[in-house]
Amino acid sequence: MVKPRANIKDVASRAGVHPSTVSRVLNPATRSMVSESLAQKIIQISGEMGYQRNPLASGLRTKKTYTVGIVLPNISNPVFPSIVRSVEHTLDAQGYTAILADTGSKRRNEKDVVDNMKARQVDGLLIAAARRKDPIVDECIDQGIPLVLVNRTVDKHNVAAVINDDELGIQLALEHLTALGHERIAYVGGPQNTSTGYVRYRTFLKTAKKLGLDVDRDHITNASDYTEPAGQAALESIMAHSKNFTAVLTANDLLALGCYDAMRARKLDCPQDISVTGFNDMPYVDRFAPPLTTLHIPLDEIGVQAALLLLERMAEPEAPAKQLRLEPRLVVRGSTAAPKGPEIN
Amino acid sequence: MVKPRANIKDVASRAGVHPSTVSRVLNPATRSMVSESLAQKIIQISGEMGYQRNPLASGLRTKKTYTVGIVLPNISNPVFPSIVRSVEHTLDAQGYTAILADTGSKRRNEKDVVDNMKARQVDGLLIAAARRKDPIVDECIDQGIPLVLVNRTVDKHNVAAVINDDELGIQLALEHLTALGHERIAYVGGPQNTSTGYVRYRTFLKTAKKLGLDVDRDHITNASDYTEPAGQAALESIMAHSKNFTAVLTANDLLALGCYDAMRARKLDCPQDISVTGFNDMPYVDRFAPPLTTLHIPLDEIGVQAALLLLERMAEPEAPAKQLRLEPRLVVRGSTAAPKGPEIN
DNA sequence: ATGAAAGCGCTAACAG
DNA sequence: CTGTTAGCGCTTTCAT
Repeated sequence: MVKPRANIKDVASRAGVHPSTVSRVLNPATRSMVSESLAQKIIQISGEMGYQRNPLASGLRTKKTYTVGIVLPNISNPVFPSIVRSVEHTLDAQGYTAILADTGSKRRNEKDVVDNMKARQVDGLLIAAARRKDPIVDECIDQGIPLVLVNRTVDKHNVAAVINDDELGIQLALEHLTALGHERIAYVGGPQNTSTGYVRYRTFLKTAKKLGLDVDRDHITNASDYTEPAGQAALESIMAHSKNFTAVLTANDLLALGCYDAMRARKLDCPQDISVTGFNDMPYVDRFAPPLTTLHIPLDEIGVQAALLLLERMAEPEAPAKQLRLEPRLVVRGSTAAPKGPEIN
Repeated sequence: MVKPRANIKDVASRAGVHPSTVSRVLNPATRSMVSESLAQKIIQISGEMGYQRNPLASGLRTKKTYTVGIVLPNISNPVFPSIVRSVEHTLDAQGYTAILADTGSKRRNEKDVVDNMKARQVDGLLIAAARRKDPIVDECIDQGIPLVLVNRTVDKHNVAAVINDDELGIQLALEHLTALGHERIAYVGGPQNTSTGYVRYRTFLKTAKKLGLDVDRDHITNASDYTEPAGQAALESIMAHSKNFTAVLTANDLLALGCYDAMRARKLDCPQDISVTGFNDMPYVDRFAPPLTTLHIPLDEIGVQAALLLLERMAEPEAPAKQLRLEPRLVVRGSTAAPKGPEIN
């Protein structure tokens, strides 16, 4: 059987003091209330006994659990592990432990998951799965639970979040393609109920117009999910209508990989026949065939900043909500090239 | 501020009963002690009030937290997300929540992390970062904490674990290479303080001998880590001595990718100059240049089985420890080919 | 079948 | 400075 751990009473009786004295010593904030010599003795003894505070009991009493919940849509999406990792490390350094939940994109599940975390009295929540209109997010804010959104945000702007500058990213990608000489560019976007899907799509339209490209509606599809199959299906549906384009700008690396698949199925070469760009620069895309031209986002930095922001909000829940917008950087690799054909002399 | 949640007392007073009655109703095991009609009424009311049990309080009382700890060496290693995902889903279905810790391969940290989890009264532990001799594992077993090892095991065999049949895997890879005609095969292995690194290395030696290959010690290096840089360094150190081999068998996909890098630096082509095999079939290696020939392991299945095994052990901590060994499957892709040179006519 | 009372381990308010 | 007391929210004897 599990042998019971030493508790604060055990330490107290061994030290010949009252439990509350031990509690005071072991709590940095109240440590100074106890005489230095006694404190030393108690620390000594508690160390010898291998005492560790029971966070359940202390949390029950103080309403502070040093636990935060991380809600992900799908941890198998390679952008998330790095984020989780840096979040976890940053929080751990401040004594916080992370509860993880992968909602698997299932809306129903997501509500349960967050409810469970609330029941477990998390001190704060980090959500990477937000929709543009998100009742779950609203509820958290109503209830005053410290909350930080990662990667995606909501339409309401009073929520703390660490996101990418999606507009800049799409502009960079599109300018890159036009600089290469592309004029007919298809777009494979993401779900419009996510901020990333929406902003990237709007920005594509806006920037294309600004650059004087003719925007053919038949060359634009927003996928229902940020997955390879969805990306493949999206490009296939575009190609079913017309192949009169020389490049595909996508809203996400996984969508771009799906485009690779769609092209392979039609024996089209990337970038010879069609150039492709992604978004996220997820791990290993530089090793793909062809290496993917995409927008690099600082995954570790996103995680660190999100964790720091959450720590801030847990410390001052009433402070105005900050939004951090990190700049993506275009990384040109082998999936983009000048268009072939009549344009080239 | 955070508005306080309804507690069992609130529900009780609203229902005009004693809190213990509510507790009995809401607890499946004691539900039958309460009259059906009263039970219905209480369930109704607790639903209306959005009551959720406070797991801290109930855990404090019952010593059961419905929390399990997952300890990973590095969640950025692409084999882990799928495992974590399936573990998390399987546990969640039984009402368990996962605490996650990424130890970053730092030994010191690992002890702290597990201590923290114990302090948090986890009901069980899932460790994917075990060493062959692992004091942390020993301690958990001493203390009777339900424990399941994933992927790697310890030398002592009385520990529950879900691992791969590493011997079979290496045999399959080596047989594949010899069947292609390779006779001089280098080996880039993993850390010898892990079961995978050790078993794969021993199996390589044994199988090579059995197949009548001449095993040149200069063609064998065990990397210090399962990382790309370590793999690259390992192959470079081999090539510094001799290039008299036509294939490299590696113990891990990341090591294989490192070998790609080492070869690229020397302008060697894979598989034209040297064939390479990996181990794990981690996500996306089929898209690499060249697509990696490797051993597929059922990541989701590993996660599910590990979670089920842990649930079993938490239910019956004294039952003998089972070990599951799942079979890897060779997946032949573009990184292996027949050797060129004099052998070919 | 239900209520009363005690206590899990801890901390905070109050004494002294 | 240190001890006493009470109570966080829940479950579980023990009564009735």
